[in-house]
Amino acid sequence: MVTIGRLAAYAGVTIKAVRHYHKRGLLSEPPRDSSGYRRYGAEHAVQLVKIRILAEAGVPLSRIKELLAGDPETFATAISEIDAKLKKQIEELRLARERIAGLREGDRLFVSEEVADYLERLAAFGVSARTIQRERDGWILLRSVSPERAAGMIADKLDAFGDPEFRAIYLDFDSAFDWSPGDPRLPILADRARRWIEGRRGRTGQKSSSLVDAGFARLMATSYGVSSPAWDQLNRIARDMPAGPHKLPAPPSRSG
Amino acid sequence: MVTIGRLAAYAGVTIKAVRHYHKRGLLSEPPRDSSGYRRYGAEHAVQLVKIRILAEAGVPLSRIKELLAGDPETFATAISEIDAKLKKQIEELRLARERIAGLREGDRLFVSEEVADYLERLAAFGVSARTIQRERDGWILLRSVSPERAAGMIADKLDAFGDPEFRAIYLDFDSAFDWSPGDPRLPILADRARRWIEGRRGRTGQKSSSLVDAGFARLMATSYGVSSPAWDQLNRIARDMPAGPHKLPAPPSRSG
DNA sequence: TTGCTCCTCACGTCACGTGAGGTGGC
DNA sequence: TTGCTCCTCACGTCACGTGAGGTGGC
Repeated sequence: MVTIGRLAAYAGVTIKAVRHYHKRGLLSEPPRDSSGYRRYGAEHAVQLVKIRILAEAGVPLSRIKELLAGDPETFATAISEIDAKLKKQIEELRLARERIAGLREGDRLFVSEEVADYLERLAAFGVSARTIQRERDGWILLRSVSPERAAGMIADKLDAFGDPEFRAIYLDFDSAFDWSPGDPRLPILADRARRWIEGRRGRTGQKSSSLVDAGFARLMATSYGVSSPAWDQLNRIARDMPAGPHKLPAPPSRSG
Repeated sequence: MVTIGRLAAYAGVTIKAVRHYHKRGLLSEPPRDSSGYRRYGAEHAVQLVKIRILAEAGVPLSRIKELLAGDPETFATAISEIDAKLKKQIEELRLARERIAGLREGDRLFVSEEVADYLERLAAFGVSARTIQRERDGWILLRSVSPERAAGMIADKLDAFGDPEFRAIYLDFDSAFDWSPGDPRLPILADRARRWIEGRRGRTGQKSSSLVDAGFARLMATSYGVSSPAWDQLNRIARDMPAGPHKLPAPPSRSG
């Protein structure tokens, strides 16, 4: 006939936990001695160890109560289910470990594999850190709006990057961010981009690709709300060109 | 500039969780649109993914807040600690799986290895299920009172069981539970037990062993509060024997 | 007498979940 | 107009933990 402290120590739980199990009706109340202290027997110790094992396996106390009251067959079935859940949990924790390891590395976590590879290629080509950051943010936003469109667009983009002319234009757009809006190179760049887009349309037979629809610099500028006077000017030149692939959508508000 | 629903879906959390992170100061409040809706940018998506990864690794939100605000060095150190904790947790879940598997088997969970083996030997010797149950309960209680004494006593008991005479006496005690208190075999059994105990004392040179101190049937009877008229009579006979190893402690109350 | 164990409320904590009651865009 | 998404309180949940204020045995 042991006290609550000894019982708790034996089972490896706290005294508060034992009292909590009484309150919840999981563990039967033992008789009291003359001072009102609870006095436990071996049957309580057995029950408490069972409760602890199930509780540590993450079984809700309400479920434990049911299980202890139910028949052995139901109990055995439940044990299998609990085991399966534990297995799953272990798997999830393993994944959690991998992901927090990824937090060290950083950026690869927030974009798809393809986008991460793409951003690395941009860096290798000498694209500015500022533009790479903007690309990354754009892809993150785009994926949050539509993962499917993002997947399609990145495939398109990677394909275009196979073309040295596209790479050259891209690098010029990158530099153009800092140009003055009156820079004579702007109309030349705009025309070069237009010709490339038309040529690509002919080659791929596509009615419209994501690159043609909007132009990536534009997507970046409008979706993330960052632009420069020179880029704005580039957009204006594009808008004023003869009809064709240059029918850009109305610019979203720059408020965000 | 995406809504709370899109952001939550992208990061794989609930809308309620996002709002909770705002309230707790983990995630900065984005600007509102004209309807008062929150409008998020890529930086929020990045933050939210970080928060989710840390939260799923079991890091308290208050700690996550600290980490996101702190310097990268502290962050890297914390990541290592978190990883160590996860590793530990996985190990604990693996143990939990083993233990709930043990719940199927049953009794071995609640007593030590030695006691479990001992109880199996009792069954093999033909000891009644009733007495085995009582032994088990006694060992559980004893271990909850004093694990060291329980370990010493089981070693002593296993040693005694190596002696065929002890086994014979034990089996007689077992049967005696149902005898009438006036049964003529009782004094004979008491005397046989006395002689065995004295002989053992001579052989082992021990001043007093746990078996001599109390006698196991007595421990069972008094600690678990179960006895029979014949066992009570056996105790009375032992008490009336000449001084020596038979000085038994005063019987605890039978109230429990 | 001091220290330790026990007792019973009652409220706190942690990370959200669950409505209630309402508004705004398609 | 209906359905969907968003908004802000306020309270609930789960498994205890944390005192507060007190008693009882060595």
